[in-house]
Amino acid sequence: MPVKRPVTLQDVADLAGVSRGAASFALTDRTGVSAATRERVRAAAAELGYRPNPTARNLRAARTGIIVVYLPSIATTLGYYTEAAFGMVDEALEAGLLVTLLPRPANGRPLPRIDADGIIAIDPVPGDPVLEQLLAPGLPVVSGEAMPAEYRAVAGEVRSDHAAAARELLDHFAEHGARAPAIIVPEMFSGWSDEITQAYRDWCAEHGARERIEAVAVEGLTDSTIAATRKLLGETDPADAIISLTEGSVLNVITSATEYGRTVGEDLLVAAAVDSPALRYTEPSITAIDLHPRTFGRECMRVMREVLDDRSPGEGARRRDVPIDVVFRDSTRGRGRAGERV
Amino acid sequence: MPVKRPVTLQDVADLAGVSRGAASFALTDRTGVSAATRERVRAAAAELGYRPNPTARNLRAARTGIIVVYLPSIATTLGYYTEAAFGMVDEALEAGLLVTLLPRPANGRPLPRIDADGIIAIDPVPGDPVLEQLLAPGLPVVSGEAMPAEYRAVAGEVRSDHAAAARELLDHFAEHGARAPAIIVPEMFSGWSDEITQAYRDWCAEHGARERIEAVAVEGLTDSTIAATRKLLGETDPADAIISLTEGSVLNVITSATEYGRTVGEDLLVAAAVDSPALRYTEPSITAIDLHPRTFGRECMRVMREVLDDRSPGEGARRRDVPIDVVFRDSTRGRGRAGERV
DNA sequence: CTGAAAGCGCTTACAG
DNA sequence: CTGAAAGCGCTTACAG
Repeated sequence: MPVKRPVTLQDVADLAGVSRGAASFALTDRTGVSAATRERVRAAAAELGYRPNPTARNLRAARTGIIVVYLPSIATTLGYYTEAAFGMVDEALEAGLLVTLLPRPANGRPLPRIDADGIIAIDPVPGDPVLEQLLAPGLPVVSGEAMPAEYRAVAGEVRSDHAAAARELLDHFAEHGARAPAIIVPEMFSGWSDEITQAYRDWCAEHGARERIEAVAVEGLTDSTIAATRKLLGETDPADAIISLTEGSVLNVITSATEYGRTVGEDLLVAAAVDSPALRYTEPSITAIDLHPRTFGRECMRVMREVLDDRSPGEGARRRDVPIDVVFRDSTRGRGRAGERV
Repeated sequence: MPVKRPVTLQDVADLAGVSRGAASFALTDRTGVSAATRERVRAAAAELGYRPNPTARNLRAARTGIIVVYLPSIATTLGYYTEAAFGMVDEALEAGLLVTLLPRPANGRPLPRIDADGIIAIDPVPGDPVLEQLLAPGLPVVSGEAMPAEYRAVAGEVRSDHAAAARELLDHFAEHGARAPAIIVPEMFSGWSDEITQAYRDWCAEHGARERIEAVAVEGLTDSTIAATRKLLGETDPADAIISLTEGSVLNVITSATEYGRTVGEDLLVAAAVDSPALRYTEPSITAIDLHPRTFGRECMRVMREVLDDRSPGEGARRRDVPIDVVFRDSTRGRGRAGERV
């Protein structure tokens, strides 16, 4: 079997009977070549199945074609981040870009130096030394969720309106008979959980409800969540609705609710702040906020592309909003009312 | 702030007072340059902080520096695969290689053509059309777990001895008083679950135990697992030990066991075939097989590096075994015996 | 409107 | 043992 040498620009130029330069101009839609020639070159390229060599292109343009994606360290446990990463890869492939996932380096070790054209940081948190190193070289940065103020300005930012979704959930609780909503939040800071917590506080203030906030440890999440649930349900004037922010652990809320004789979906409404496939199949199915992680990832990469293509750096950062929505299921049906189903 | 032009080989050569070629030879430890010169060049490179430009190198060598990693479609839900991907990235970065995660293309759409130097396919299954397309160009392939026979031969294969781990678990069950072990396996074929199922069958045959195998759907995993558990515990001559293969759903086994008045870790032993952080923190903590996914991923990439570096393609495929081990926890302690703890 | 030439940063045959 | 030169595949000033 003959090894088929990849088709080069020279091959196309030869077949079209023009110079390499002319072929390049024709193919990149650059002015300075007649319509007839352009057509001939295009036909030749199509016939030979020509695809420009990205390595050569990058060398010429002093680019790498690589985008570093920096994920939180808990990424390996959370389906959300994997989905988001796949969204970024989807979009990157279409643009001829490559994605490099940056694993957290073993503690203290310096980052392996990576040449890249840009950095996408998802859920950046303050005081992250890795992030600091990463941002130092001055590459363009796009952040998924807000970049903490202590770091330098971003070229782009993709966000979702978590506060609005949280309010929608709380209103829904109220409509379905709940008077004492609570939230269980991860101890660890993140812009995302912070935003929801704040929205919850505001809602409580507006509705004259007592704040019921329980922080849980990410290590030992199960036990921690169970303890939090017990606390919320065991006290006098107990919670009658719970939003659990930590992915997965909402299942523990369901389990421990039974101990207190509560029936989820009737006298205890429960919702998760992050949807995941499992929540559709539990008994009862669990209401959750669908964050559309794949779309979110894709949008981050799209903004990065725009930033990279932008010849006029302009002033402000590019901002983009990814819509999210609450998926209502049985766990918030409420007592004796027809539940919305999805 | 002056934009610092990256240091090139020419800069190093100039500082060392030699030609570019000589500098290249010195830096790549190639014979044909005096020890003195080599030292001078090295010093110059160190002083300037020279790092070869991978793009130029790749262009020269007609490589891309890219490895495509193909993961199963359920990858986004399973922490295992994300960990494995990070392991591959760890190793790749050290070798100056880049990893591209290949997302499943929207149904039917052709793969975006990706130039790459090699392909790593994790848990390949028979009859996968994407895999077929991916293998068509003839790039070197390394598989994580066995490549089904219908596909072309691999250049490397990384595996673990799942059968041995399963036997260890079953022996452990027996030592701790279980007489009727069962397994819950995913419906979907995979070499991994197949290997464990076979080991289980063999063990049953050797020990004169009745086979208790329940298949569960991946869609609707929770309900499906609960139903399977009920079946195993509700029948006459019920199971007294269960291995759950599906990541995460072992928690459903625990939950439903309570319905039948069983106490996990005492009169019902339970273990997961894939460890995950949550299993350490449940009550009781759950025995599981630690697959060392990060090491597994790293090893896949290491084999790929060897394959790529190999000038003499040789005959057989490179095979590598990644050790796995059973982590004993409270869920298999058994009645009235001191449990091993981890 | 088009062609010939230079150059991105590297490696490697080829002369000296 | 070392230097000068060619070339990987592309793009883009620069002449014609």
